[in-house]
Amino acid sequence: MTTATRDSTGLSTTEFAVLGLLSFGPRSGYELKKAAEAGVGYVWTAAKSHVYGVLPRLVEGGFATTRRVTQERRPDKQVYRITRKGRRAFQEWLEAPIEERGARSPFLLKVFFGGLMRNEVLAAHIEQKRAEVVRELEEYREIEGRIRDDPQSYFGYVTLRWGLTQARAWIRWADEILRELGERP
Amino acid sequence: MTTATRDSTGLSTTEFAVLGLLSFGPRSGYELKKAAEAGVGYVWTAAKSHVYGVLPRLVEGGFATTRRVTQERRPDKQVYRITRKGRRAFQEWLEAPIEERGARSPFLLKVFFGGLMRNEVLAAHIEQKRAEVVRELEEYREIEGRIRDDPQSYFGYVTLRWGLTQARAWIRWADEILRELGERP
DNA sequence: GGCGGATTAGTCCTGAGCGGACTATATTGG
DNA sequence: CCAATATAGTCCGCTCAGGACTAATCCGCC
Repeated sequence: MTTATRDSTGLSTTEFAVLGLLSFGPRSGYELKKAAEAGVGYVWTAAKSHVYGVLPRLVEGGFATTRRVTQERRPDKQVYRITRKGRRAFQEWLEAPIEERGARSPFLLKVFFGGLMRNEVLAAHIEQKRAEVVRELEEYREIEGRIRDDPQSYFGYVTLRWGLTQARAWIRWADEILRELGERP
Repeated sequence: MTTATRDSTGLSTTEFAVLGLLSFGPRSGYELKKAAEAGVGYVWTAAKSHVYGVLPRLVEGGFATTRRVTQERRPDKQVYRITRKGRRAFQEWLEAPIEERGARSPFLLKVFFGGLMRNEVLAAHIEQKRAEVVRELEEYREIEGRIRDDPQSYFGYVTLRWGLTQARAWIRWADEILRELGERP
């Protein structure tokens, strides 16, 4: 079993995410960041500094090429294009078995230590979380309306439906626990 | 808005997780790691090297004290005890508003790029994931049987029920998508 | 009785990844 | 007209992950 973050090709998950976006066409670091925010960012996030750090490494490894594009009304930009080697590596990664990483939720961490805080504080945290999830759910439903019948977005829609299912599960859980906390002394 | 990882007291979430465990009694690095695996680790993980790195910093900041315990039949150990300042900081953190971090699921990342792989490969990934979640679900149900009527474990049980709800939602999602992929050309 | 593997306890190193500060110019909104 | 936002990117310091390594003792099994 290799690392959770590094593959046999020696690339990290973030590098593959970037390659995946580049497979739709050449992009600059800035454009990649924007594109991520609008789509894949819902399931894989990376800091701006991180994607800028990753790009030169992809070029070094022969997974992408780059050229400077001079612009007149905007700052110049460095545009990256995926290579055949890059596509091959991405393809292999897609088919490789998946290793998920451990859960890390500050929210659930606080719930776990719920016995060390007043009941009302915990309830407030859960209500807050519930409200956030409700907002998320609305956002997802809005996106759903826009992409549900667009065959181009089918796989985005599949991940979106994961979000919808999870959000509804969150709300059910929150309601159940809030009711229970309300009945407690 | 301060950092997502660092609080106003200057501590990271992992440091608070450690403080939380220390609030149940003095522990060595090794014991903390073990304790985490059996409980809080389901919602917050940290590498061994990380908890060993965090402990001296807690002492430096006055959140914990430490003393060497010499043992005869085992290697000596360094035991850490939470201080009043540590408890206060932990308490404050518990009550502070929560910032969740961005989602990072290699699995969903692959699903997002599902259009770039053969249908059967994607289906295999989802089946694999489903099987893992079913195993998790069984594990959770087993734990549930052990702690459901123990009032000491109430808040652990609350987080466990989150796991149960999410696992069931995962399975529903997987079944729905697998059916759909099966009907596709 | 002895061997191998797990357990106890910890150190150290490399690299991934995060968030924020900073620079600079150009466009847009009030 | 001025402030805010958008475009495009660099850099720093920190958190965090994983694996390699040491070293002794305990346990199971043949």
